[in-house]
Amino acid sequence: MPELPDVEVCRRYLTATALHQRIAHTRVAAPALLAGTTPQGLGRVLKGRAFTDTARHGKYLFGILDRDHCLVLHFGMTGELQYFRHRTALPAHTQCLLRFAGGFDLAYVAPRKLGRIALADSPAAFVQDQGLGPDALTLTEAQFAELASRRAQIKCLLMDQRRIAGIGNLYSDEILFQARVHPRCRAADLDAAQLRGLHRAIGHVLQAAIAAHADAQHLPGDFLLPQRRPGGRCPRCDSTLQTVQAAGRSAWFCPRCQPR
DNA sequence: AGGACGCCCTGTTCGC
DNA sequence: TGCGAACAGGGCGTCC
Repeated sequence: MPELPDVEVCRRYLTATALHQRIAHTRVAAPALLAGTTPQGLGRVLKGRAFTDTARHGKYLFGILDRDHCLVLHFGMTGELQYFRHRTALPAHTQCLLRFAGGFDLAYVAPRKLGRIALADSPAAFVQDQGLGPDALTLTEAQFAELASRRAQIKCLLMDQRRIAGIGNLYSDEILFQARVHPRCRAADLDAAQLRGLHRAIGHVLQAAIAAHADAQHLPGDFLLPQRRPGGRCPRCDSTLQTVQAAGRSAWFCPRCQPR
């Protein structure tokens, strides 16, 4: 579930808590989550250093150590960071723990172990290496129009991290709802007004979600997400929401506001 | 190229 | 009541 807004909230949390603190120890409970490194390798790079800055690209969070080293965190669909001190028991499903010299702990918590922990030279190097598309919040209208010349279903395109980084299943539904576009429309079939609307919806939806601290309860009243469940109603026309499969995921939409 | 599918993983929910 | 199946979904790999 962590998509761009959730990861941005997480980045701000990391900035507010762990910046400039020397890392004294690292512990990895789930080595399978490490990509391209080992518990020992992670320790070698992190120990004695401190996060000097943070960054985010799409759904990836970076803890920057210095010019040539950064920690890369991905949260899969259930993951978060928890910062605390002197807790008798670690949070359940703590997969990786950083202990700072000051005595505070930072826990990477991921119940479903679908996340990923890696090391990279820099955020830019990682993005390049992974072939990630531009971050959804910096995507220009021209870039989006270029992408949308494809035949792919629009929902699949929005979620394709190699094209646009940061949008997942939930927020793609919201973006399509706000732009009044059916999830299975072919991107290439959309007209200029629809493309413009979609591009604006990407920015509007993601910014609103960040402002709401990625909490569905605090989203604007005309958002679909709080209603995204069986029996949910369209916040605009009160129609019962429907689902359809796209990219192997369930897309929720309003059959009246988002005609095919 | 695009899409369908399976896999990873586990907490929750549903059906028998 | 209790158990197992199905489901949720981000990302990756495979196949058509």
